Amino acid sequence: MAVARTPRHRWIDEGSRALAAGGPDAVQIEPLARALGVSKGGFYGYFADRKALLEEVLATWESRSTEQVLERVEHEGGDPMTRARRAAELTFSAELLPIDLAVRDWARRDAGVAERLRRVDNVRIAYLRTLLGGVAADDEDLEARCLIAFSVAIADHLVAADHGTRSRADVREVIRRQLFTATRE
Amino acid sequence: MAVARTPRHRWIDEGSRALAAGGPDAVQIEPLARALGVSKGGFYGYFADRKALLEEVLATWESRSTEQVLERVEHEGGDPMTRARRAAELTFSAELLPIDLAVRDWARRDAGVAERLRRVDNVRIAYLRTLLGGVAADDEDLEARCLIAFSVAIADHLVAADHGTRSRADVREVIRRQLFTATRE
DNA sequence: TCGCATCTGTACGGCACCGTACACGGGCTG
DNA sequence: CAGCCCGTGTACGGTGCCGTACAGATGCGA
Repeated sequence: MAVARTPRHRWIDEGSRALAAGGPDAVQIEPLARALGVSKGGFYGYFADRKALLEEVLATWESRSTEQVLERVEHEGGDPMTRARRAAELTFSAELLPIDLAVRDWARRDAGVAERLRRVDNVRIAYLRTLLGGVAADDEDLEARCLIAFSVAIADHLVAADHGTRSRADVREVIRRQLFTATRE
Repeated sequence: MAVARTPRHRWIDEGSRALAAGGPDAVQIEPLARALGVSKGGFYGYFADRKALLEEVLATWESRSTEQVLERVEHEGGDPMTRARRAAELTFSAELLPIDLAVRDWARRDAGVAERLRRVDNVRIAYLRTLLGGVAADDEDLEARCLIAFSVAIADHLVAADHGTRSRADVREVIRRQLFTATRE
């Protein structure tokens, strides 16, 4: 048996990088092969075609950004605010965030991807609910806080506005405190 | 002088549609020409190349989603909450929203686009500040409300989660009321 | 009506990618 | 050590787009 210099997962990793950098259209076999220092010869042994690779890239992202994050956060423990911050850090890490954003854009034009994203976001929001359940006034308020928290986390990397003398991180910190403060009005 | 069956602006309109639907990579001359029922012959009379068209598509979007929106909202008048809702409706209309989202994704990998988006977002946030200035407790609170409002508006179309029995619109309405309620804690 | 500017269709060379076919070669197994 | 197996390199046909060149059509002004 010949040694696999370029096993399956290397194609998936490189594919993830390409997806993050340029969207699904940028996940192309020949450029990937060049990036791996290999010809595309071996690719079609692992994957039926380009679509099959994208499918696996998505599946890998889904697993990494739900199960693996929750597992780690719960293992580390801490109070709700700490755990929320940690979950956000892991979910939107330098590595995973660009994939997340690329998937979100992709989901706008592919129903299958949209469905997968819905699954992922529901897992995340469900976890957020358990963290924010203690401070919300009622069910309605809880839902509002969850949506705000999630929206700000996502949009943070998509909105380009300035905030006068304040940094974006400052404003985010103000919001975080408000979200974790018990009664609100 | 021969009559222009396919003047400049038709290429820009169709280009905008393509950008909205598939990102900048999907703005391709030959498919655009087919969509217009024309060959690409005339295109290069108006534009130097593909890049030039994209540039004009962007410029058109910038104008439509800032000046033209503000002009109209201010002309219609109403209290701050009404005007905020109207501005959001116009800015994120069925026609402009997908372009906006496509531009946001594009901005992640193109510095020039990012710069333009920053200009646009700053105009929008500046207007939001004037609308929310009356209800915010202080400067810090105002900035937080603006970022929340803007983030929720953007992320609304990117986040795929459900909210139990409530609809997304219900949750958004709760948030809107909170944002426009004077003191907060 | 004629000439002309201008828009449009057609054709071309170049390029990059997809997916397939097949030969090569290095380890593993017997 | 011989044979086999599987990952890899190479080459090929097909497709679709870019940008250029040029010829033809079309409607206006002289």
